[in-house]
Amino acid sequence: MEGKANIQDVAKRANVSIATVSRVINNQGGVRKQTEERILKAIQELGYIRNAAARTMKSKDTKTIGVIVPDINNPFFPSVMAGIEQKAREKGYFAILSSTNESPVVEQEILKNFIERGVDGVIITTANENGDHLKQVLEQGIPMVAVDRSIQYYDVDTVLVDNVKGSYQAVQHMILQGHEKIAIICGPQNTTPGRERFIGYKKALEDYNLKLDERYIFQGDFGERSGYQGAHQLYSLEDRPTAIFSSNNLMTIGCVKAIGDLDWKLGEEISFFGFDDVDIATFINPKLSVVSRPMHALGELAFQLLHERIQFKDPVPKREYKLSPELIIRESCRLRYPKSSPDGQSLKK
Amino acid sequence: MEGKANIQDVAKRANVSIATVSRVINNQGGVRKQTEERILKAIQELGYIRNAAARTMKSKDTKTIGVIVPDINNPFFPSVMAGIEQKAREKGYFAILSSTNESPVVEQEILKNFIERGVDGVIITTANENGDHLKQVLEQGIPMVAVDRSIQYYDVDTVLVDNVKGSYQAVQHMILQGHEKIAIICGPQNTTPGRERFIGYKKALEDYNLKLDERYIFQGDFGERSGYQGAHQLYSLEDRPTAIFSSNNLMTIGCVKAIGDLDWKLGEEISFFGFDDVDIATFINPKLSVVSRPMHALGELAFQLLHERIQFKDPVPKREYKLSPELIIRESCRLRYPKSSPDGQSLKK
DNA sequence: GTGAAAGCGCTAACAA
DNA sequence: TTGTTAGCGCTTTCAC
Repeated sequence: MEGKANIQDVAKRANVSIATVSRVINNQGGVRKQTEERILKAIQELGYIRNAAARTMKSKDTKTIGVIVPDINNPFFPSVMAGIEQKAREKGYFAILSSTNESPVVEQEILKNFIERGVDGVIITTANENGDHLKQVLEQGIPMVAVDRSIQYYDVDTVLVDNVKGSYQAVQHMILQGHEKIAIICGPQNTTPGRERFIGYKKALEDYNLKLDERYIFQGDFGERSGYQGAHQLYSLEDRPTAIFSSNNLMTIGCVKAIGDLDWKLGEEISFFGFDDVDIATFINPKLSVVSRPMHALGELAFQLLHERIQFKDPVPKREYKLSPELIIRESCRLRYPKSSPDGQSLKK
Repeated sequence: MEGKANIQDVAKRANVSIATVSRVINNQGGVRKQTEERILKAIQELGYIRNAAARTMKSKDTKTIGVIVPDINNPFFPSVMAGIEQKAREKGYFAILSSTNESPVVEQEILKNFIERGVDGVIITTANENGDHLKQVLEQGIPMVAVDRSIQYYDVDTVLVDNVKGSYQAVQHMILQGHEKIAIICGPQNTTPGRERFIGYKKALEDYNLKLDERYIFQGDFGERSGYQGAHQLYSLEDRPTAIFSSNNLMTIGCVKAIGDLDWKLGEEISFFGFDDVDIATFINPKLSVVSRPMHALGELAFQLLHERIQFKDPVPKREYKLSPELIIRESCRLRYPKSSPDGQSLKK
């Protein structure tokens, strides 16, 4: 009853050998009904729970996958995690989550711990895209899939959101509303999302013959604070932008906060578009227009790819998926009058 | 290089016995510098990572704790988790997280999995407070601490927020502002927070000689949807309340959404106080007054208690901590004129 | 149907 | 300082 019973104890109590107990535990059949019941009863009475460590030592798999995210406080990740977990549970897998706080060092530790524990696979949004520290995982032959941020030096299945498209469309929308002075609050340029969202921005400007203006580019770090600072800096410009595109949820929050504090009239003096939907989006007036990512689907797909790798160890070539984000047009981005080129000259595509 | 090397391989390559390798791996000293270096090199070259399963089979501890939360999408939990992780890392522990989706069945599965993996302890916010399913953990002698929701039938260290005090003070604040028709959107009464926040509400009314009015009590389920419905129901009353107290963050969001949709003038026609701070609190106009919980501290304390249990297996009696919440007065709760009892009669304490 | 026995990779006691 | 060896609890042949 107390302490831990092992397979031996169960065997003894049921008057069988441990082999038979093992068969029952693993539903392998080939055990007389009567015997099975006796064993089940013994297990019940002893409160026996099998020791995963011992089990793992023989049959390789653990039916457990490790998930690593950079910042558990960013609501994006719990949503992705929910998608992963759901699919995992369906397939009889178990997901354990750990957060790195954007620290490559911590990430490496977690990774090592996961390997030690013998996870069957790992899903990761890395804090260090060059991927050196991931070598250990691949070398152990453990399948891995990258989510939201790709990995440079290794071929790993990847599930991304089409960041370029998302930001392109957002910026395009602002341009079509007549905006020409469109600022961007960038994410870190050493991350895929940061880079790509900036690319979409540039591409849109280019396609519509708007020139890139250094003053309108603010380098943020995906944190709320930097969004706040960004808006302030933009406001301090002599020639202020008429629209701002923010590259992620947290910066959007900071940015909107600043706009409020500055008494900069949102939707009138300053239009706004954010990447990622946020709770506050529909609470402020005007409501925020945003690019929304299919987070749950992202997680589901990630697990599915991982699961395939786990099942069929054959080295299929690397796969990369790009899920399309969705534009949610609300109210924060308004028509700009007067257009500076009413003849549409600068707007030809 | 490829596949997994084991301690044997390392020993062979370094021309020593596995015992010596083990000594090096575990920093036990007593190995000649030269030998150690040879071994380290071999480990390096082979990309050896020790097998936790095998290790666990001998020396009991895994330096891993399991954390179980009911809803990873509720921002409260990631914050608590951050506190746990920080302290855990300091002490050389590793935290793995799993979410139950408020399902006792899933919770039981996770628990079992954690036990199988030999976690050194578990921190849990249970989906089923009667605690039957926790028996297995306690029987295995695995330390456990409950966070935010206590456990009925077993003596487990518990870290709570003083919910009664928090809601009492919030409601008291509204009363002192002159409100008498104060509604509450309750959480589930089979959870500690749900029950206690309701108790604080009742206590405040009682202390100030305000009678409990059934019409002003709405039973929610801590979900956004129910907050929304609650506000609607309250609004539909002939004799509407002049103030609402919402029992948690998600219901606050739903509630505020409804108030907006109903064009019920927040801070004027209807005052508001919520339990738990939310992102949107400072974005809406007027800003939301809330009861704020020390989430990070909650997590830190939980780990600390658990750690003590892990280290000193002696059965110290159950400990229960109640951390005080903090009232954040912003703008959503306004003075009510005219008070119905200007002589202060009904306001004597 | 059931049991005996050989490891899985590691730690730790005991020898040398 | 280093090596030998006995398990830890389990799965899995191979006999019976």
